[in-house]
Amino acid sequence: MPDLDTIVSLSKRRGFIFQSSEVYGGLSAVYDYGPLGVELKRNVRERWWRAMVYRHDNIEGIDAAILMHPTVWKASGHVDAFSDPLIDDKASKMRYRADQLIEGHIARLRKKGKDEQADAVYDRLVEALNADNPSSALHAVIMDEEIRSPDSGAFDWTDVRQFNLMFETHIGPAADSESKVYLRPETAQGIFVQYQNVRETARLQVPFGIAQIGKAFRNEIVARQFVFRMREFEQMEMQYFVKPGEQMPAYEAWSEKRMQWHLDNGIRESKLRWHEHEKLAHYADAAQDVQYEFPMGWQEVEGIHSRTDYDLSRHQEYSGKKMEYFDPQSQERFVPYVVETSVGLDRTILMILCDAYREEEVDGATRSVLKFHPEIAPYTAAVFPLVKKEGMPEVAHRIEDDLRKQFNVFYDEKGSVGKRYRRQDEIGTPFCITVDGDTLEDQTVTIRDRDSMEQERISSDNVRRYIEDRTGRWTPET
RNA sequence: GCGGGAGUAGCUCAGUUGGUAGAGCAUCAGCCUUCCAAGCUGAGGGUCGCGAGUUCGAGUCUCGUCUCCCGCUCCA
Repeated sequence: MPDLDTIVSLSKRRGFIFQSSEVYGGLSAVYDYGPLGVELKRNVRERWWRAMVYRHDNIEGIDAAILMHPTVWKASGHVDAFSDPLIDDKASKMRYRADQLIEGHIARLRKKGKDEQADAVYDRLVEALNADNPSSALHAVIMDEEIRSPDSGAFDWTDVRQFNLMFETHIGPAADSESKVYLRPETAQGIFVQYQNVRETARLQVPFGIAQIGKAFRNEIVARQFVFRMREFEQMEMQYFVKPGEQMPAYEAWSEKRMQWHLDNGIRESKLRWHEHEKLAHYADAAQDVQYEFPMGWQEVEGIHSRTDYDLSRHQEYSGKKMEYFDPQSQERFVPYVVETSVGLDRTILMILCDAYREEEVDGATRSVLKFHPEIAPYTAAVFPLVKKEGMPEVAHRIEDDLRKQFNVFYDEKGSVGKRYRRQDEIGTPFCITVDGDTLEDQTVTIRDRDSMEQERISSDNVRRYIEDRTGRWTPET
């Protein structure tokens, strides 16, 4: 298991991922993909789209805008619930969520048998959360109840500040509340508000799914761990619409399919696990995460959520438009239930980088190698002339041109051939084709395997077929 | 955001009590090389994160700021 610094350093050195706006000192928790990173990302994105949209006749894709009508986020609950009321203990410099402090206080009161007082504080908490100015209302409760800091015991609080995780911007010249819009904090709502249009135009019947890949934005208080938690990130989501009551079988089936997708990408099974949510979000009746064992521990990569009819019902309520579905078979009318699969593309990239990275001892030297699935690797093949004379470069270029019809290919004639192999190992190129003296005689080349470092001599006409064949049979090392 | 640590060439780092920067690897050019890195010659590349201050003079001291790492916290 490499440490995160190794991955960060390799990513920059070889052109996978750079920090955003680096020449200006960087922008916190925002990253750019370089030449290799963009290929890796495109390949993963493509695999997801194929697995979800092309492999299922009842799933269609959309590409919704990042900016949406502001009421979308009121209906979804993000305006109210996607913000945290924060308060700091000046004595210990510790930060708390004001509402959780009060909840803790209520729990202590109940423990002491003071249920009556606890009920009263609870009522005030609910009232404060729904007040026009929740910050000052929550602060007042803490002051009145003289709630002390759990760690320092001090009663020395800052004001309560609302921290909303949604980025705001404005449409038009006036930067007032009327013109305020948000950068979407998740892609799901774009699917929900368009679900009737998609269903009608694509002539879909329940159960069916809508898939989307796109950017989302969250103004995280703490965004760290490289591309694991970014302020601008990419999600790959599919919302599956089912008849109410039929959500659990769909939830189980999609959980299984989604885990298999990660395995099909070559992720080692021992590094993946399910994590079931103990505390469900307000909209969900079941939820679990695919977790991967990153260098910094087990962390979520994908969430499978049974979201009930919460989102569609809310949009029906706020928009006044029918979100119901008429089932021609049963002649029933209902608001569908939704099962969501939502995977972070950037997290998946980080997972793939971490999982593929190996350091191996070869003849007393260390070989760094990225053992990507061949279909995910930025370059599928590299072509080398053994030496750059005797016409070998010309022959190598012809093979390169042929392979380029199908694959992303790297040509290199600089330095010793061993050095070139190692360079390709480090960026995860699965196949290296070398033109040598024999090639000029009998049109055969050597093709070298990244993982085993073994070579085979094959006819130069068979290179494409060989790569296809080997790619199809590739399995990860455990 | 708070506390602690860090920020010198693409990467990993060295820079002694303040006197205007070095190494290895990497990159590029040429030579040599007929299958698994570290051969030879040469070159490019840093105003030492950024800004200000103290000083005759600052990578080296002071302050501010940005970024990264660890902890707290949070992850719909």
